[in-house]
Amino acid sequence: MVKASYYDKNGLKKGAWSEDEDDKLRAYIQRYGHWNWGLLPKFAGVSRSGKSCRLRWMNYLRPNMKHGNFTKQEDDMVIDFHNKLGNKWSAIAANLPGRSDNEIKNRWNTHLKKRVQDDQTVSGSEHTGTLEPDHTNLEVNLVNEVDGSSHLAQQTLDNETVGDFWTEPFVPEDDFIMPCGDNLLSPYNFVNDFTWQSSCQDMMMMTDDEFIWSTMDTYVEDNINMEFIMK
DNA sequence: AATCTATACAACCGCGAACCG
DNA sequence: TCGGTTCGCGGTTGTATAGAT
Repeated sequence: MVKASYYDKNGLKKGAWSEDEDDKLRAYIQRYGHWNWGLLPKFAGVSRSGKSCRLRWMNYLRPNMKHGNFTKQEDDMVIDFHNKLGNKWSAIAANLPGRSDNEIKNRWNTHLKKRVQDDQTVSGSEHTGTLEPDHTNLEVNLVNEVDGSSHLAQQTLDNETVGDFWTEPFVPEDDFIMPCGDNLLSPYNFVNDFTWQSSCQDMMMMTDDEFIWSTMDTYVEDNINMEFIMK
């Protein structure tokens, strides 16, 4: 069902992800966060583009992601939000915990679009924009398809959907310990690993401290113990 | 059993927005 | 302000699988 894997002319792997690649990417991001998608593949030890890594993480590997069939309630929510937002898949996904924008888009294109069209054929639709979502942080352009009038409505997310793990900066645990001798490349390991030099010469021009502070800036929070990256 | 067709969905691609020096 | 880089979004594609013939 997925594209067979292959290597492009730049030596980057494309197509289906292997279990091993998933493990590497998951382990790296869970430990260090995704501080730079462009560089992350080398750190994590996968021969993928940053874009590919980001997509894999966002759509599949993130914890708490649901996979498999949508519930009736989820389908209804997708339809409701699509009525209001159109093809704003990321906005719709923000209101369906555990579902990615890609998954919702696929769901709409393969199931729900036809279902809605069939329903409209049977009952006829008068207008859209009358259903109220539970919560949304978006400006919703409500369009009455009968008379063409429209107005903007704005609602805000509640505390349950704001500030979840994925929108917060990565913050390591207080007792976080830089691993030694495992197969993960930390940013600090990277600074001292000249095998990467050819592809990251600009970065290697920096001192260790400059590099660390520029790449680890998402770690810089009041309660972070930075000792683990300082010798 | 073999072949064809439709469906589902993971992954890719291109583009615009945001960010940064 | 500008140009380069990175990120995120939405449309599209490729292919495994299921069902039909």
